[in-house]
Amino acid sequence: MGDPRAPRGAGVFFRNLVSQGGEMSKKKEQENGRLERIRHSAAHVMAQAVLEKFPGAKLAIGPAIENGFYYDFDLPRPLTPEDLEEIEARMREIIAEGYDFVQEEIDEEEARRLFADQPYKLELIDEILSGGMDEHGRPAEGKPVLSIYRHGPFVDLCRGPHVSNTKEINPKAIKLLSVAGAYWRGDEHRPMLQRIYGTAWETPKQLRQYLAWREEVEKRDHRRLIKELDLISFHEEGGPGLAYWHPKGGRIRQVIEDFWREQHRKGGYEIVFTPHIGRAQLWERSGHLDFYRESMYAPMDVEGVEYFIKPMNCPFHILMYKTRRRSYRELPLRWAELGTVYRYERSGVLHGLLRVRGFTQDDAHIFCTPEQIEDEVLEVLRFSLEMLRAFGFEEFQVYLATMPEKHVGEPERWEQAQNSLRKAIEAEGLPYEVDEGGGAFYGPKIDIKIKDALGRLWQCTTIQFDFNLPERFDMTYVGEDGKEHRPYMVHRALLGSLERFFGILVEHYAGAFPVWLAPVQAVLIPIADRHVDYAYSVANRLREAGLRVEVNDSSDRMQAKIRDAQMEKIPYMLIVGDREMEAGQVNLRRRDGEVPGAMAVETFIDLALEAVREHRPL
RNA sequence: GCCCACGUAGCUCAGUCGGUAGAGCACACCCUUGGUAAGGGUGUGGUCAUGGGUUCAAGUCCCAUCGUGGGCUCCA
Repeated sequence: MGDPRAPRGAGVFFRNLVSQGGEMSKKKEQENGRLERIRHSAAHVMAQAVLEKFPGAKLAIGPAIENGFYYDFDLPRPLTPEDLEEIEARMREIIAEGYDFVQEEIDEEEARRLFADQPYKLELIDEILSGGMDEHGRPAEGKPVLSIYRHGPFVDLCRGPHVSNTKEINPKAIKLLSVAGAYWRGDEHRPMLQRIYGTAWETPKQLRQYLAWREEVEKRDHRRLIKELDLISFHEEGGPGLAYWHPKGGRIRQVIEDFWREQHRKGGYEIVFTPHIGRAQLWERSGHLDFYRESMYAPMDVEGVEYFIKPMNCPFHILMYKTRRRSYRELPLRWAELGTVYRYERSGVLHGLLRVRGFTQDDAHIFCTPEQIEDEVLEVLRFSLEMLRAFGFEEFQVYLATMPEKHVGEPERWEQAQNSLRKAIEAEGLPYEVDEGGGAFYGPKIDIKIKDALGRLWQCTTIQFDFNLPERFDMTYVGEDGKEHRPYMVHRALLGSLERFFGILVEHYAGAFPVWLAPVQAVLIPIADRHVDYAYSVANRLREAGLRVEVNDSSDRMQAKIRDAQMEKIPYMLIVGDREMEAGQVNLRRRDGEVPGAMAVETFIDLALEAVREHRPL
């Protein structure tokens, strides 16, 4: 099945300033166009500054992007942070010099003369003239036009648009952020260029907000939090991209898995378990050795027979399907598995929990008849949303990907599958985009992205039809007519992978998990040693009520214990001293600083269990 | 995999010009027994990622490897 994990960087969107999560107003849209012009213009100004500093610099491309801009350069030496400061300072001067941006359309000869010492520009000119690509490598429309923009001494091959004068760029609302390597044309066989990223806004306040947002992103970085909160570790000695779940991370995972299993039971799924390795011939038949081998680990030899570690669970589920003749009467079959798979990822792409080499998919396969498709798809979509909402995600963006040119399976089946997907999305009233021809070759799919607390989008859920595997494995069921038919097969993962979803959860909650997920839900804080026994007796009652509890019986002062609990982001702190012991109470302080105060132990238990039941933060 | 940067105590980091390793937190022990975000003292803890090289001398300079980070790329 498809990779349920989002492409790198898909989560990084800064929406709070521009759209506030709502629909974009006309005014905002105009502002957006203006921002884009500012950013694109800032890229040109930066290129001028770089060219002045490195007269031999070769320019590649420099577009506006979300939140800013970049420009790629071929330079004689690597850039340093000091270079960036210098370039940024020079940019401010250029802006102050107040150059007009002037567009010109020029002919080929002039273009070639103008950019004679700019090989990348010449290559772009070739491409534009051949009608293939525009300057961003996208297919161009209409007849090729060579357009340049000048401002002051600087000229660039560019379609625009730009602001009319450099002074429209607010010098206090720009900042250069980083240098990174980037291949020319994104092609690893072509030269590696240096890319400077910058950000640009209309006002200094917007810039400050954006930088503050980036700081917040950094503060919530799951790679830091999983370490600080003692949840998960990675080990050089154990190999990169392989997560180790510590006891506290394990508790959360267990809650997630238990909840997941219970939901699936209620949703009419069966839970299955399959092996971690399978014979080469299985992967040959499934097609993985032909199409997915570069993501699979090298085979191991078992008594002269090749075995592979599974990168996916589907072939195993199909083998189970085929253990006997299936009747239409037993369909749909909904088989779910928390299946741990291993995929080779190039070392450079590994990223905390968001991109790993071994992970557990919350996978399921649905086998059904054509008549059942619509209901099944609708049900899967509902089920997905219910699951995601349970974890505190409220906003979704849905993508429907349809039949690509190269595909397997009859168009009628594709048609039916796509219609069922579309109907389901519409029935749920979700905003969605259609990616025409963007489906996998084996079937159309829906991807759902969730929006986190910082407005970033993450892809977790994927629901994919598969017209390929049922054919390859010759899967059938006996219909009402006594004849054999090909079942529909749907792959789906809701959370995607537990590792990745966990990473997203950590960032979404900034490590302060809602009570039902918190590894420690309450900590007893005895004020003095004479309260420790009482604290333990209360802790036992809480444990019996099903709560995850600890007692901080160290000789620290109460204040220090509270601080420790705050740092651990424990939802409830229960202080017990003379007064509480006397009255058989606990004195509640919540993680958010609220102090509801003294209450009977039973009262606290009720309160906590209610928060657990309702998945409340506190 | 590629470009660049980084790797010093469990964690966060300092370490000057190459001259024989330091802080805070954590941990252990002792004192302290307190009322809503850090009480005090003492102590343990380092093959400076690994392996080579240069040098009288390497945490420091050079090379390689491993890992991490920012990106690129790929993503059935």
